[in-house]
Amino acid sequence: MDKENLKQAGLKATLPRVKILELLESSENAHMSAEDIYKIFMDNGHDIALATIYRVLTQFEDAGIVARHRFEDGRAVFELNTGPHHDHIVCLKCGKVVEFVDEVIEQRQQAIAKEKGFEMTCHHLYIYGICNNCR
Amino acid sequence: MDKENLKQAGLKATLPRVKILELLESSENAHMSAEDIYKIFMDNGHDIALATIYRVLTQFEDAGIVARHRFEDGRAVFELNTGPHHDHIVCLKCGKVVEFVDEVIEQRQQAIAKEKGFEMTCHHLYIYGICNNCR
DNA sequence: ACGAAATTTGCAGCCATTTTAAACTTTATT
DNA sequence: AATAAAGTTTAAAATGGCTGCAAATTTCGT
Repeated sequence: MDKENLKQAGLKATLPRVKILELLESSENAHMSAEDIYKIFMDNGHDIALATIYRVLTQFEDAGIVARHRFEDGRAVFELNTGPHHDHIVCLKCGKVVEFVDEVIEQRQQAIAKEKGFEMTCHHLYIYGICNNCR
Repeated sequence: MDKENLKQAGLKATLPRVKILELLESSENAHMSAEDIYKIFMDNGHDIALATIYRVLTQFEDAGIVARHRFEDGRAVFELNTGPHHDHIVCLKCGKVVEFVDEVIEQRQQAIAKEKGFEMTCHHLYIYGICNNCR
């Protein structure tokens, strides 16, 4: 149950937090911006302030519940952190996003970071292209 | 000479454009935001409007002279387009940027795109971590 | 050097996001 | 169930990065 998940993350189970979590969970492969979420709530008659959505999403990110991505135009997009890390391949025409993980790449990244004297915290890999629908 | 490079790109050799190009060429760690460039000019007594810097950088990007990167904080950073493609490893403490290319990763990306039905246009890989100076 | 065409400027405006201080919920405690 | 303390939400204003605009200026072919 969502309320429990929130408490476990050290967050009070408030209405906005529960609603946002529910929405993210109900939309499977959802990469949504704060604005997207706001609009959906508006359309459904839920009155939740945009500022709240931003703050809650940041809290969720800190708690590891969601991941924040930044696409080329600078907009931030959020996604539920289900399962382990993965990367993204994005269609430049229609915006379709497909996720993937590649162990070879993962390992090479670790090796490169070490080689350059860095302790790797995280990484983002975006492949951009044209999907077979748009071609 | 810079003026020639600009003309070749279909851009008039105006003072702001020449100055910005010179700065990018002369600076060691050439990953600069528009704001960075603006401040450097201010300190050196060159009066170039911030709006101009943004516009010129975008023109340079369109002309293939510079590459635009977007780091985690949402800031856009520009770099002279010398040589072939490469990826970036960024220190989360001091902002230091190291470039690298890894053939294994390059090839895996191509393979993954194909596998998912995409025709790959480009990609961005950013590794984030803490560099050995900051540790 | 001249004038058309392109460019820069200063400023207002825009968008996504964050901050603020006051009003309101949640939760632990009675 | 009522209470109070702590944590949250809210609306509105502020911020930061960036873009659009009209007027002033600069570039460049002649």
